[in-house]
Amino acid sequence: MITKRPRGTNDLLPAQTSRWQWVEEMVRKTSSSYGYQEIRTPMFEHTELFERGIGEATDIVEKEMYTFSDRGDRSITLRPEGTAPVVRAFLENKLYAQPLPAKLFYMGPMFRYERPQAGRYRQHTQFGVEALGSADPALDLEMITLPISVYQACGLEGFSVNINSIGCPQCRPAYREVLLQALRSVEDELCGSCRSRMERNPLRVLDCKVPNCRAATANVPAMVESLCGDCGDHFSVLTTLLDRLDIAYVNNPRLVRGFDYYTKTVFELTVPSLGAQDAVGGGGRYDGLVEECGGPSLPGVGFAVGIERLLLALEQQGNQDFPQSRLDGFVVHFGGATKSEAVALVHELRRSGLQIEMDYQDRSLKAQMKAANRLGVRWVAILGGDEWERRVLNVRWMDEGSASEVSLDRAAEVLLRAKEEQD
RNA sequence: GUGGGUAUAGCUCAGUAGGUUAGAGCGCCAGGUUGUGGCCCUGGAGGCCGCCGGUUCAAAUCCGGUUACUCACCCCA
Repeated sequence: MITKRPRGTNDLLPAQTSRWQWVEEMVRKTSSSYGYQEIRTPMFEHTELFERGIGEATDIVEKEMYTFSDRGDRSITLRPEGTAPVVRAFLENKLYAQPLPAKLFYMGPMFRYERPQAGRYRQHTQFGVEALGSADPALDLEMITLPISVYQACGLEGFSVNINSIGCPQCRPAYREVLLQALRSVEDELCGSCRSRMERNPLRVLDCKVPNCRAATANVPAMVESLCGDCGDHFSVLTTLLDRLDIAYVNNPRLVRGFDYYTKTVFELTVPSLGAQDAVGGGGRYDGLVEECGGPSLPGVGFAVGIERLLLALEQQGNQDFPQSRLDGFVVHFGGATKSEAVALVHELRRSGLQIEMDYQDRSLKAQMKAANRLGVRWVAILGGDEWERRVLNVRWMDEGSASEVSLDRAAEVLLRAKEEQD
């Protein structure tokens, strides 16, 4: 059906776009105050970038990508996430030759072929930040404090911060063995999917939500206890910094993220009241990704925030902080001769900087007044034959219910001043 | 991909012992006031009862299938 949007997509109607624009403004302001600059990459990339970058064995690559062949027989994929494309652009444009770290942010649609549910869509919008070329834990810290600053700028309440470290290629294999051994001893208490996960990616068993699995794995050793010296130091510097800034967080040894490229720090920001899909932001460090993508051996760290989920949480909390735009005035005419005069007046008022609306259907005075009332204008200027002859406007101030006459020649000036006085 | 719920007017929803022209509130349009909004009153427009098939003299209502929406699983923003 041509009047039906594809599953998992959304139309943003005028009633919602002012809130969106306001959130986008908070995102841009906050990002630049942290020294990040916007980068815009294509909405599609060569499929290989995501296969290599995110990892062949991840859910995204295995079953969630919008992949198709273009007319030149190239395999193309609508981007399912933002980090790999940013890394690609960083390498292609040789940004590593400029002062490091490169501090970049992006905002735009991402695509994943999933069954939609509350807070999950096939096209959704992510705001993300990447810092490339430095291993400093102070940047890991920024990846947590920056989204928090965005939330606070938007007035979001009730979110919590979970952090963990999943080590690096030096220490993770050893932990994997330790974990696997511990899991084997409780294997028959685990659910079916956990048993199959054990061999492929035992870390995933840790974030299974099945109560029995959680109970069975309650006492398995945590990754943080097996970190190598470098990873351990990195993590403790980060937690020290978080404490120093009085950022409340939860050490969550079960936090494991679904992308292969993460190393060391991983974190998630959640709003529990959102329901099943409660992560409004998440990210981590990816010290091997740049090299994996064919670039120099440079570390990186980043995060992404789901704008739809943020908006969902704000609406749920009844947040009305965004500016509601209000039309200044409505020009009423009586059709016939006054119509063209009204059109000219509307044009002049708009050019003077006022937001003006009028009737386009030659409706009755009453209907026009009603329409103006619904639009919520400050005033209605009536231009009938009577007024036109006397070169005046009959201005009705809608909030007060009062009326006054304004000379037609000075209308723009007077109405503009009235607006400035009210603001 | 799997499971549950739902599908009647623009919106929110009534409407099953199957039975004339399928209803309400809100919204929209018009009139009540041939030049003054909100409140009130009156009238009007607007429905393939998701779609296909079956049962029946008769289906919005019962049965089967299908599609869409929705919530959840998996996983993620």
